Amino acid sequence: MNNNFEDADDFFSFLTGKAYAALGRRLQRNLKEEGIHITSEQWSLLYYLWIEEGRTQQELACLTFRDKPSVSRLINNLEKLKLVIRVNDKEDKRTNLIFLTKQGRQMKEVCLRQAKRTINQALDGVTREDMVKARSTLDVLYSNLS
Amino acid sequence: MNNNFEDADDFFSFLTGKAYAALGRRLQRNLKEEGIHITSEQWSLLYYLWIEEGRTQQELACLTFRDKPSVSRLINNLEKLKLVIRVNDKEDKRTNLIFLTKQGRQMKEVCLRQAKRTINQALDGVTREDMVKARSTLDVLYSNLS
DNA sequence: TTAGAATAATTGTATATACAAACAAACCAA
DNA sequence: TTGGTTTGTTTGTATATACAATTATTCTAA
Repeated sequence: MNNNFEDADDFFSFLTGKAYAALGRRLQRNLKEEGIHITSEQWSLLYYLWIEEGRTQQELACLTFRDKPSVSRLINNLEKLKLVIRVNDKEDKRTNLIFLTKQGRQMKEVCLRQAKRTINQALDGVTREDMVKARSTLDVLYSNLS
Repeated sequence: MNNNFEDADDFFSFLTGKAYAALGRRLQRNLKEEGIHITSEQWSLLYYLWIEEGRTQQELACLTFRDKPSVSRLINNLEKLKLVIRVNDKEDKRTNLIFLTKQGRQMKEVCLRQAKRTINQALDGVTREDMVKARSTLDVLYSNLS
């Protein structure tokens, strides 16, 4: 059931990633203002750990739609920053379970507040209804492609 | 005039960049199927050159919302691929004007067709009206942040 | 006319990412 | 039980990116 509409050209801006780049940079800037020096990519991985710790790298890759090497290296850097630790699973030694450190856990509140602020800045002037529509369209887009 | 809505949490998925990553990967895959081996980032820069050649790196940076070093290096790689050339501006020697090579120009049609296909795949099942709304919401988002 | 400011691009450095290949542990079927 | 397969992670390599600093050219104001 493809729309197959002819003027897809109008939507090429979706492909340029400008909106996403702008969001990521603003998030990083907002975090920096609060003295938090992490990238927006690190934020997005931490986000899922703030919801629930002890996930495998595999799960995190799936949740963030990154490949496994990318997640592995993101976690290397988050470990360097002392925000997470790898704990080798006793049950299955192939697996690492990723936990937040105390410091990583403490950042949660400020980081989520700044994320909320970023969204508010980005969607200033957009009606609640349009936000919900945009979100659901992006959800469909994502599920069509993944 | 900020909405300042409280449940911005619902929109954190905007921040993870998953939708954009999915789009970029699918575009790259669709191009590969046609024997075209460029990245989605290279596509987005070429896109503006297909519309009009002879732009400066500055202009391209602005159009693609990248910083100048990023564009400089993207163009390095596009030059290696023999898809574009830098022409030093006679009027202002600080400036490079970027032109497509014959090969770069020839790719236009196939690349735009695959971009259209990618959009169609991504937005399969989305009504025309919702697409237009999503696009305009993303436009507002971008203009709020840039 | 010339020194300082502004502008266009590049280089240095660090992070993020994909794809492919390698590795180690666990599973499973003959 | 053991050899082949699957699964979770890491390593190799190349591209993309941001931010800061640098270089080269042009502009501008005294």
